[in-house]
Amino acid sequence: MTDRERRALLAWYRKHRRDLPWRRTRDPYAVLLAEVLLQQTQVERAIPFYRRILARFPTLAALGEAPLEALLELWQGAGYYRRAHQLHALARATGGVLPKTYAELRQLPGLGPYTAGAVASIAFGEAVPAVDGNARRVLARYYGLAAPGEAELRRLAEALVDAAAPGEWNQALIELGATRCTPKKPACAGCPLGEGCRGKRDPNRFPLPRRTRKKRLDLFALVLVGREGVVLVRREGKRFSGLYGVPMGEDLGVLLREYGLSGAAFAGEVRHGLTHLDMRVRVYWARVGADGLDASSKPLSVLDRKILKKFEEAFGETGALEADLGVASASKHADPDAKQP
DNA sequence: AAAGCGGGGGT
DNA sequence: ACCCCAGCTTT
Repeated sequence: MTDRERRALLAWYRKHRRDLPWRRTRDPYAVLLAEVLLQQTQVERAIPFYRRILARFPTLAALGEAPLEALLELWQGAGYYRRAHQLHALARATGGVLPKTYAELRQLPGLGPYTAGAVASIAFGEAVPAVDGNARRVLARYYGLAAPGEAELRRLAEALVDAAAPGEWNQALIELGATRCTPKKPACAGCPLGEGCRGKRDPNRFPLPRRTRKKRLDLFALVLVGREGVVLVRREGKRFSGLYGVPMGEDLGVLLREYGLSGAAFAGEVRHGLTHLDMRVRVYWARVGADGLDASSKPLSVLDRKILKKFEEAFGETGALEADLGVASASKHADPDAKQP
């Protein structure tokens, strides 16, 4: 890439950059929060989470002093909940003060090559690259690389970083990928990198799509209706870790025995697609003697919200009592007429 | 190098 | 249905 092209891209960025909330601050904590939220999450989706979390926890120290569950409460629906665990651990490990170099940032939980580079360059002005999916695509196209490796991209990006404005440069590369050099139908006309781009004639070849295979997972969920709400368990392990949800498993018999039940009523089926998984959950419900919990007071995954909504629909159709089961806020209450098409 | 991890949007 | 998203961690 020529100096002239680099200057053109930087100038283009300064003129056309989107006005995003985290671009109005130089607070390293705010930059970090934004970058973590943006991991595999689209800008438009990250914005409301960014605002709410920053409003509730204005400083990293404040975040570290709060219980993890308070952060998870705000992280509900954002996905990749490990990010919340790691950010919370980071807040505690650093004592609320972020280190200022890429090498140190890279050691913190949840900060990989991209995020550490983004924070180091944007918040601290260190001349290190930050190659995300956008920058990867821009570089792959410009240099005509069908399947670039991480190391190769990093070498290229290191050589390009603008020493005087590393944060703006990294964001310029990203912004171009996000708004013009898009995966499909890139707007090559008027691209600041027009001349030397080798992918211009056939952008779809650079880079080649990454293959993903999806597995199907069949599960059973048990909505146990107690006196004051439904039985919720805290999910441990890898999936939805730290969030609450209804008992769920691959074997309905095992699930029923766990709660001493001989049977349960079928409420319906819920589908939940993840990147690597197609979940199909058959929802059953039963009354139990336990108290249960108010589902609106706990962080739940979107899957569990869907399950509770499905239960409500089935429960409503039985014409049973309208006692407050504590799941009311688990889904939007449709207006009564909505049921009759 | 590959798999696993959420959820939603675009085509 | 498939691909992608301002990726990271573990195997």
